[in-house]
Amino acid sequence: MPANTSSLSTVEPATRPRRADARQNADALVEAATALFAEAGVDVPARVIAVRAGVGVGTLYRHFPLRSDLISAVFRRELDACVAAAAPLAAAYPPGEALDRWIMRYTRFVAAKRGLAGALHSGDPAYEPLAAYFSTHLTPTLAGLLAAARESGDIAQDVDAGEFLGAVADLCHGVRPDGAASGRAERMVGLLLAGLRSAEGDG
Amino acid sequence: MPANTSSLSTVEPATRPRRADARQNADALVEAATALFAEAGVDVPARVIAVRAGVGVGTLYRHFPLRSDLISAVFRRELDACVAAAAPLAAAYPPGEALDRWIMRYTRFVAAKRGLAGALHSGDPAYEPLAAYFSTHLTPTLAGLLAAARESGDIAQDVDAGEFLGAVADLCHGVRPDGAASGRAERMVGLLLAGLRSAEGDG
Amino acid sequence: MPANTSSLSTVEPATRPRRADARQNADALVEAATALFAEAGVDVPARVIAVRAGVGVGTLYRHFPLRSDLISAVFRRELDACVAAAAPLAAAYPPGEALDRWIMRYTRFVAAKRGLAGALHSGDPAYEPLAAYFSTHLTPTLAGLLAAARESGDIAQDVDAGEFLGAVADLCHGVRPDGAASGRAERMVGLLLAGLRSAEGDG
Amino acid sequence: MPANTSSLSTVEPATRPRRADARQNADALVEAATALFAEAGVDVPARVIAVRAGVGVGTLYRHFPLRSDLISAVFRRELDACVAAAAPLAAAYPPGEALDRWIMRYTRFVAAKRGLAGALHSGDPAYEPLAAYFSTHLTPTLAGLLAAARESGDIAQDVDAGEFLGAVADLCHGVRPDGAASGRAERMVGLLLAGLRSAEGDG
DNA sequence: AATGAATGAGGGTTCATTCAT
DNA sequence: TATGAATGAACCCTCATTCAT
Repeated sequence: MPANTSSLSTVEPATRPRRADARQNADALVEAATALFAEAGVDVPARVIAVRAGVGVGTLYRHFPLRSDLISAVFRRELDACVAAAAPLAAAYPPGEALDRWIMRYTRFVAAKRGLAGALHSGDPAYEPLAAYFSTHLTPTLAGLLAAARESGDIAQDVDAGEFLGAVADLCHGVRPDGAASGRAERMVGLLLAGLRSAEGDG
Repeated sequence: MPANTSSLSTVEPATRPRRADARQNADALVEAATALFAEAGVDVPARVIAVRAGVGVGTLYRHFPLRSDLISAVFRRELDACVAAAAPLAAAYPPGEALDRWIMRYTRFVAAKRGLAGALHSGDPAYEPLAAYFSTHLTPTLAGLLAAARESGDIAQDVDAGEFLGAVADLCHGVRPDGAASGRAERMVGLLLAGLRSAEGDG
Repeated sequence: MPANTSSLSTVEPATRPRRADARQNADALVEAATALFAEAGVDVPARVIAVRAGVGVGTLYRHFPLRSDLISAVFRRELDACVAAAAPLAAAYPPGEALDRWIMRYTRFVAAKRGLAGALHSGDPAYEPLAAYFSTHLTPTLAGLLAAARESGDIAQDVDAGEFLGAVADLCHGVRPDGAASGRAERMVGLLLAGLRSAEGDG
Repeated sequence: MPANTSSLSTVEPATRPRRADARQNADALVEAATALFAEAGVDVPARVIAVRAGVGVGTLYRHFPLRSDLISAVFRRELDACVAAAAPLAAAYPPGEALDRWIMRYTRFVAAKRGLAGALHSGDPAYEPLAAYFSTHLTPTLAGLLAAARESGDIAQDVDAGEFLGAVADLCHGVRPDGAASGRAERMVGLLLAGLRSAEGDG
């Protein structure tokens, strides 16, 4: 902790000397990883990410000792935004529509993050923290929306929130960074939602 | 053990036996690959497959110069069986039920083939022939079933057969060789089918 | 926490305090290194030592630019204590017993310093200063004890003091921090001493 | 197993087509490793060994999947020769002298194999097989010689064969490939042997 | 003087693919 | 034709060491 007991009438900038650089590097890494995950999947080599971020491999490992740390950093923020979007939707729309809208928002997010679905199902223990994050954050969010929609009678089917999230993620699996196949994903998710509303169960 | 120890005074056979051996090796490789894809995914090392088949790696490459060739060989047979199952079902059941039953059969097949979905969407050009096989064989089959079901009014939604097949494959993505998550896949496919039957489109 | 918040109107002190801090850090580093060398050997990473000492790596390198500097600092103190123990022993016991007791004290010291022997013989030029320290301090000490014991007739063999010290150090090579194999080392050193007393030379 | 059912009136040479190459590589690797272990210690990088042997790293790993496999290959032969030397010595000399001669032979062997002692005490599990080999082969050999010498009264002290072997190995620790310090090792081992013959235990 | 972030060489290991036999 | 040995690129990860703050 390099002291900083000085004048401090300064607004903010003067603080954290080296720290700022470090943060910038971490950000650059997340950014590079985000782009590369989208371009080439989550399995892109660490060195490639480092180079793209303009730092050495060592720096990558300093900031993200575990590969899952980087994955998390890449997805967490948007995942949080996704969670946060639920309440406003629930307040503004009837349960059924709130559900639809939220799922579509989630769909677009996952579709934009190529490799997310793959990481979730890879079985590689490195990605477990990410899966756990889903369980603890996204699943309860969807569960709430589903419960409300059931109560209101907007949906007839009962479905497990975790399963449903996973299914949507899977349906986004083939979406390319250029957005190709994105329409397909949304159409199929729409079918899933329609199935939820329908009175009859599966055949 | 491709033995070939005789001086074989026969006229033609001298060639045939060898061919037979080659065929046997190819079969052994397909069988080994089938088992290993299910056990460990499509990414299992070539050497492992060769060892399991009881042949050298060189032999594997001779028969399947491209990895996708082996993949195709592995799936083709069952894919064909799947296609062949459509006609009997269409003859025995009303269009809607035939569709449901066929999709469920396809679901179980894909779920059993760990890695199939991954291969289809990997983006690796090596797997394109496999995707092409889907387009030329499975898609028309499903298209037929879908058309019949629409005509009979069993399903209300219109859907692209290729997209639907891909969606089902994706939903099987997380299924493990031990069958774990298999229930999930079937439930989600059921939802998809229910969506097909429902009168309203997506929200 | 190297504070230095004064405008230092004082004449000299302004320098001293800093020195004191520096000294404290150096001491902390030596202490940390001592503990870690014993726990994990001399090859423990620099960063680990720095962390244990509660300072940054940079500080470690400032005080001990060469790894051997730290090694030396770690062992020097105890080496000095070892040297200092010779005189009292020589005064209190007959030459032969003084020799035995001193060697055993040295043995226990080396055995407790895992990695010392390794460092001495590593061949890495970085450790030469340490070897030099042995030559200039310990060797003469033992030489004195040996000479006295020969004169008194307590030992029959002639032996080079430096060689003998090295041999004892080597015999402690396998001793673990938990003391395992320590008995072995002492038994073998005992044999060496017995060999010294025996009338006949080697076979 | 490439058949080899042919004429075979040949002496030996024609056999093992590729196998010969493979064997040559394995030999080259052992030779390179032997040299490099002596020059730079057992910790030389695998890649360096491979280059020196004129093969790719992959080849090294093919022949010696575990580092300990290579170590073993390097030392085993001479270790065996050492063991084999015991019987003739025991037959040709009185127990005490046989012991001395065998130990000196062993000393010269270990001294010539720089890094052997280090490997034995490294604690690295990779070297355990080597240590085990010592226990099962060399230790019993020495135990026999020691027992005979005790019975004949040639030695007075009792000593654990394993400990003694370890001690001798340790004493060879500092010997350089150029033979420097070799005299020292032999002198110290001589002292150890003298200690064995002496009537009194350690002080 | 202290800090700790950054660097990047370096070592281990795997595996797709080629090719001599 | 089958074999499996050889190759070497590619990855992962660790650490000694430097240097801006």
